[in-house]
Amino acid sequence: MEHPDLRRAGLKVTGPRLKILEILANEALGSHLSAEAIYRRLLVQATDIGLGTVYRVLGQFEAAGLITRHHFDGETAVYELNRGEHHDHVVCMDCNRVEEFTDDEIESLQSKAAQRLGFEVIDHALILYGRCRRTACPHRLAAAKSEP
Amino acid sequence: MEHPDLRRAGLKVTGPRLKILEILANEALGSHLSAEAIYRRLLVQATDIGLGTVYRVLGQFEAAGLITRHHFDGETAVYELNRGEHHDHVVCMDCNRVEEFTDDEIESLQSKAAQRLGFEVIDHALILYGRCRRTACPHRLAAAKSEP
DNA sequence: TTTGCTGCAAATGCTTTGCATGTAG
DNA sequence: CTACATGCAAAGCATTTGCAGCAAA
Repeated sequence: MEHPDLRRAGLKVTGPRLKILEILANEALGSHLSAEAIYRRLLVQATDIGLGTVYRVLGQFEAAGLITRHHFDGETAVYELNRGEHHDHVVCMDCNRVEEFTDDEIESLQSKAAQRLGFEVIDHALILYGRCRRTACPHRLAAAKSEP
Repeated sequence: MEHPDLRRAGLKVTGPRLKILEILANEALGSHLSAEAIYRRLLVQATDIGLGTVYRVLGQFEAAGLITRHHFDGETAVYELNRGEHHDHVVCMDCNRVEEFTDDEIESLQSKAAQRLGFEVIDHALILYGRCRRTACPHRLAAAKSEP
């Protein structure tokens, strides 16, 4: 079995790494998993992988650039498979739904702003916190209840 | 003694609260303190305030909108007194220097991007990670050494 | 075989909390 | 006087690490 991603990263191809990679790959776009969440999915699959290993492997994947770690507001870290292009996030403060987006204009304005301050931008994190229009969103349910 | 900020927040005016507020107020603009850092400054002043209290008070201040908590990349939380207008941050990955900036154009593009996804933006966090041009920055020192 | 990987459990570091006591209003 | 604050120490969580055994190359 070939596994160029792991090989390229100088990591041995092992069961735990493949499983975790698979779990991340099977996630819907825009879905973000915590180490715990990944661990739970591994438990369901009746594997024998420890939480410590999950953290270790995620750390290696991140260092290898295979995945990205996010900290939405300083909550527990969540991870997402890198599928090419960079993107930013919008998080619903009521239902925790996360949407992704990109905006080239914002990106270029960011570089300019940094340049003005004498910085060269290497990376950035842009997270918008707000409320979504989804019908199932707690915020909308509450609003609906008060106006019958 | 008047203390409208605390009063308005429904908080009793007590020694610990005043001290902590004072420490935050005396910080230079763009300076960000962790709970530990605040606690250390309190120790120096020979006060008898516990670290637990520092966390509790900071939580109340944040809830009251007096201060803002940041998590640069998921590191330990740092706090900063709210002095009116919102701003974003640039962090040097080498020397940890933090600069603040605002960019109305970016702000408005953010709202538009969110709107496209059906979100109303309540708050946002924009942090640029990069390298600064400061002479004392480790990155520049290293660069200088390799090109004599 | 050799080097690197894993499970487990213990350790860490930040942050929160319970409780008895103290104090602002 | 009463409600809220505080100090202290213990508890909580997410994450990291040490180590002895296991497995990929």
